Amino acid sequence: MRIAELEQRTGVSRHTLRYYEKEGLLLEVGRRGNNYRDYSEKAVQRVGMVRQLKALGFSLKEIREVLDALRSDSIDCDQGAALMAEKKATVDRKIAELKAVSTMLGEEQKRLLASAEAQRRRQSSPGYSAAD
Amino acid sequence: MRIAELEQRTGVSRHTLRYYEKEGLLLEVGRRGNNYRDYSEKAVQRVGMVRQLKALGFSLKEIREVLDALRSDSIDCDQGAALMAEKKATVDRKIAELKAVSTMLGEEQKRLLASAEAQRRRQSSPGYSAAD
DNA sequence: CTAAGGTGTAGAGTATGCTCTAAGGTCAAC
DNA sequence: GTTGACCTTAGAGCATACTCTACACCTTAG
Repeated sequence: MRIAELEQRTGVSRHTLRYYEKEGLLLEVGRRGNNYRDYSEKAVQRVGMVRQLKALGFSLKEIREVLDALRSDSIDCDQGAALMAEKKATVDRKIAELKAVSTMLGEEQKRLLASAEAQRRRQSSPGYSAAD
Repeated sequence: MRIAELEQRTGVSRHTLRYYEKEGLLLEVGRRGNNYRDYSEKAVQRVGMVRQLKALGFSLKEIREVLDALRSDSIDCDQGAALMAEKKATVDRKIAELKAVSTMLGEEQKRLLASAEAQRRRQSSPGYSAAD
């Protein structure tokens, strides 16, 4: 497929797609006779993966490292496995931290809801500070 | 405490601390008579929270929104609670996505380890391709 | 053949988040 | 009172990750 289709299917602008390619995030981008880029179906997955990892707080450089290791099939398997383990540890750490944040946000939400409720009770039953 | 101590205790440079304050991430920064900033103990926590959320992929703007709602105690409780719920949903989504990434990385690691093992077996038992 | 629209490269511009420098005020010690 | 370590603001500079523009080539419809 050409760049317009990949843009449309991934929601990532052609400028950004070319940028990702230049930065080594999209390898194996073919070219037609007219020098137009020719993307495979796999490119759609790959772009999606880049965007997802990015949203999770990884830099493009880190994403490239992971994707490179994922591709390096039969070369440097030990090294690739070590990188995977390292990235997995990073991800697992993030998960733990996010869980803590999630819990905190949930508790804060409950507290704020209770406060809002208390405010409404004060307003609807004017027994105190009636002159206010 | 003065800025040097906060810098030392948080590991965040004084430049960045002033930047965070300018961006509204650090409120209630006191001043002494000589115009020096005077930070409370809470500032240490707050800076830590900013850094943690940042590492988890939140922009400073998003972090400010959360921290603002956390402070807004008795005003806009409903609104604050809604924001908390919204951010919690974002966080929970990130957790789910990270879990998927973690699983994928774990599987990839296993696969690479197996490949490395297979390579070693091929090398140590020279039965095939002995002339190579 | 030509006009419209898609594609290419190169490079400028922008937003975010720092990071650093310059020029100057404050303070404690000597 | 001056040295040196600390602090101040204003603003320049930088890395990352886009985002857009200029200009030229390719392709297809009329």
